[in-house]
Amino acid sequence: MDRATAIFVDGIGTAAATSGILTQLQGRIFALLYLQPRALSLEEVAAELQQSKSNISVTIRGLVEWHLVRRTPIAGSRKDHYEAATNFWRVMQEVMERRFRWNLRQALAAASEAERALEQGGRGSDAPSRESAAFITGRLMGLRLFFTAVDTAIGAFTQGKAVDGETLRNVVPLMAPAHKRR
Amino acid sequence: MDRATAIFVDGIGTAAATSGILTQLQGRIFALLYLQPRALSLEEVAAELQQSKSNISVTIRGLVEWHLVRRTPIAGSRKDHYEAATNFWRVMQEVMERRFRWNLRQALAAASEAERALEQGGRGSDAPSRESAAFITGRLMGLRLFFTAVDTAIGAFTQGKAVDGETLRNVVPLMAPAHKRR
DNA sequence: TTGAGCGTTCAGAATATTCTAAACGCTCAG
DNA sequence: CTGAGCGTTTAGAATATTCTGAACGCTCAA
Repeated sequence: MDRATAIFVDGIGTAAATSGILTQLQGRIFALLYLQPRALSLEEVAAELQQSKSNISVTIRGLVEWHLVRRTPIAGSRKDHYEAATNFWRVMQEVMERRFRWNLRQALAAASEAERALEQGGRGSDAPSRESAAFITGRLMGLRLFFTAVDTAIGAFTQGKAVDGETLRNVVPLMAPAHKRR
Repeated sequence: MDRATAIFVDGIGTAAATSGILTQLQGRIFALLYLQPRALSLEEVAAELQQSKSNISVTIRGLVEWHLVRRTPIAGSRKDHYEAATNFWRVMQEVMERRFRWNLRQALAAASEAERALEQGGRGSDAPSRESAAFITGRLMGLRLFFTAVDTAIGAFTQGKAVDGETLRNVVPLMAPAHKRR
């Protein structure tokens, strides 16, 4: 691998490692493929990155799932070949939907479950007072309000629509209890 | 801790673990504080979550840095007390600036460094042919084009301005070599 | 029908991360 | 001063993640 590619592979690997989306190795694989004019076999990728084939096999699967890498059939070869995808917008959509929104919904689900436990579970020995319960309900409401707004915003964005920060910022005051709002 | 809180703490902890931003424990700490009407001491947090004080001490620092938790002085106590912040918009800004944009710039820097290596390092034994160099330059350009657009978009968004997906989507075709564009 | 050439699975080794408890240093009441 | 009561640092234990190489199963040319 030439020096420029090596630098790019290292740099993207480092960036990927702290991205929360890809692992360092996934970043390195993508970077390598991205600078290649042709698809590379699993074996070639493993050799270039000095990793075992099994590791590349498993790791590259994630890249295919994010639509960052495509498996392309090469005439006259039984080996799997991979090439980088270049539609970064598609990748971004995928990340927003499958990671961010999914994550938001996990949080929303947690809030809903807690709310339910609060309503029905009034009888436990550790049950919160009526006052505490009201406070907790308020907080859960607030979280739901904001997270739902973000979920909606991401949905609009991935559809290509416009989204603005101001709207989200304006949700924040609504999260406060009515008597504290001004 | 009451059952509703326990459920919320677990749920948010699980969500946080896959967020790429917070660790599971950070999620749990935040969730606990978020449902409390008063600030808790380090010791109380550690006790509720069954963790050592040192671990909470270190972990909660990250939450304070993301502006998810505030350290609040409690009159008549020498202990540090913490309470959840509720300005999620502020947190989002922080994450977008300090994580996403910073990450994008790492990638942009990698592209620039590679480009530089390509320009000056034409003499190495492993140097790419003129043809390969042109291909690589094109790819690096493409990546820079998209990532710069995303960086700009995030910048606008955190300023409260509107941002739309369509604009980013339209960057993608520009990434292709001119002769392939239609 | 066989076996060479593949990718995948899997058990365990290597490595990185998270967590604890002891040691430390600071602050402030006595 | 001095020491009790804090939070922080740190060395190493506990745990989780990443990686390897051997074993496996599939496919297809011979």
